[in-house]
Amino acid sequence: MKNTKDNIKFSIIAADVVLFTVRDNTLFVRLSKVDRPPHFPGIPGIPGGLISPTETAEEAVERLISEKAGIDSSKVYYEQLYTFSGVNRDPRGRVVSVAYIALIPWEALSRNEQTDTKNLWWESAHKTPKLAYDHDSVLSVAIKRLRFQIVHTTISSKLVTKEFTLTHLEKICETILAKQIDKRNFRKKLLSLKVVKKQDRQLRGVKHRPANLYSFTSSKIKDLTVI
Amino acid sequence: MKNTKDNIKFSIIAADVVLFTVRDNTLFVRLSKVDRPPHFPGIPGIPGGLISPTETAEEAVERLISEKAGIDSSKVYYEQLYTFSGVNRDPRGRVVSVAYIALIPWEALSRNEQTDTKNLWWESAHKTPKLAYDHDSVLSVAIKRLRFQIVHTTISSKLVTKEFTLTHLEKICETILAKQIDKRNFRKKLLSLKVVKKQDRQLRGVKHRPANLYSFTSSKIKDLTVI
DNA sequence: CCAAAAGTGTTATGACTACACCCATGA
DNA sequence: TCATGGGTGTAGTCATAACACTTTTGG
Repeated sequence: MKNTKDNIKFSIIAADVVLFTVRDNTLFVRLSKVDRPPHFPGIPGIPGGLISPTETAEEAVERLISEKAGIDSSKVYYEQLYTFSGVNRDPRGRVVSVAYIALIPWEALSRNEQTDTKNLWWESAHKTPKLAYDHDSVLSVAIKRLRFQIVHTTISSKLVTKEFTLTHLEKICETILAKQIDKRNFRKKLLSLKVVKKQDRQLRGVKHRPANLYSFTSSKIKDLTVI
Repeated sequence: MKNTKDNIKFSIIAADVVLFTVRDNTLFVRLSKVDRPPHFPGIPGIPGGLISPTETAEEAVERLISEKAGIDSSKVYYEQLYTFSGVNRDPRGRVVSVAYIALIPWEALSRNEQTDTKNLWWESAHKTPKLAYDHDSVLSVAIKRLRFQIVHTTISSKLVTKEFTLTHLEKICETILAKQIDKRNFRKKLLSLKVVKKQDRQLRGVKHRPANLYSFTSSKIKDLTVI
């Protein structure tokens, strides 16, 4: 890794994971401290790491979600985003990175996973500091793709737990799209498309009318315009 | 490259180019003879090759379109498709491949480029023989993506030359989608979206009413449902 | 009874679909 | 004058967007 571009023989393949969650009407992204002087002294970045020759990119992503993002990967949904191959994206040498978008419901995170530490934390995705490598553009591409997917697929299902209220789901979509959605139209659409179905339970113990719980009818992500 | 998976240290990064064109109501894909015994004796595959450490994936694609597909890359549109990282996709060792979709209008091809040779030819994309590596699935993903893009973007602009008749454009879309499109609705939509505009010239010398020529209003690909 | 969020229906507008005939040209 | 593909309009249906009030609960 000390080689310069001119004498290295191979490119190195890495995977980067843009892991999102939504809480309090804010889209959060998982950051970790990169801290590699001289280029990135104490600079944060998206969790990532090399893909070993014996694992697929997907296997690497699962491993990295756990090893580098500190999150139980079995609860995380992920999909390939884009492969970044800028020659100088890593000043130490040539590293091509296959970036993934990953999603987890805030409610599915353990107490530890929710709690920020010095080296690993949740940052508001629109208030990130300057990130290491080309991670600013990776993040920006990821947010664009997430917005597209929220409108055109049922990917929002990966940001809620098994049962949820429609208001909660709506707030998540509004947060990601940064715009208000009409409550009645939102419900009508999801119900008429039969992507969610009403459950028998309500969310009680709130100091207002209890909301009915819903669940997605399928764990598969469907392509259709949902919003 | 003789190493087995167990003792290689690095993954190798390649780019594969799924280059499409449309002629005679048929979608064609550019194939080349791989011919690497013992695994692929005389087997065809999608043109591709290694990404050098000093070039981006996009630079590699431009080079490979010329070197491996035998087509003048300056006339080709391309965009990233997906990165394939199956551990055994190349039996000789670990090769991760960044696949690209590429498009060129048949009319933009030179005589040589249109003419098939023993090692490089245009094959009907739905009648390909068994391909080398995982290229069958690369091709299948590429066709799916192309169909999506034809419906949702102005990518069809990259399959026609500067001026074209609307019937010609319609046939191209019909070919890719494998379904008939209503002529009047197709025209209305493209004109009302202002993605194409009428030119002053007609296509004369045909033994029927001459068709007006149109051109796309922008060379940028726009996201919107066009069909 | 008050505060807070849940839940629900209608109407107007615009988009999409389906559909058939006349036109301009070359042979 | 015939064959060939070019070119055009309308009406019905469906999806979308805009909009406000009543309900249920806890405190």
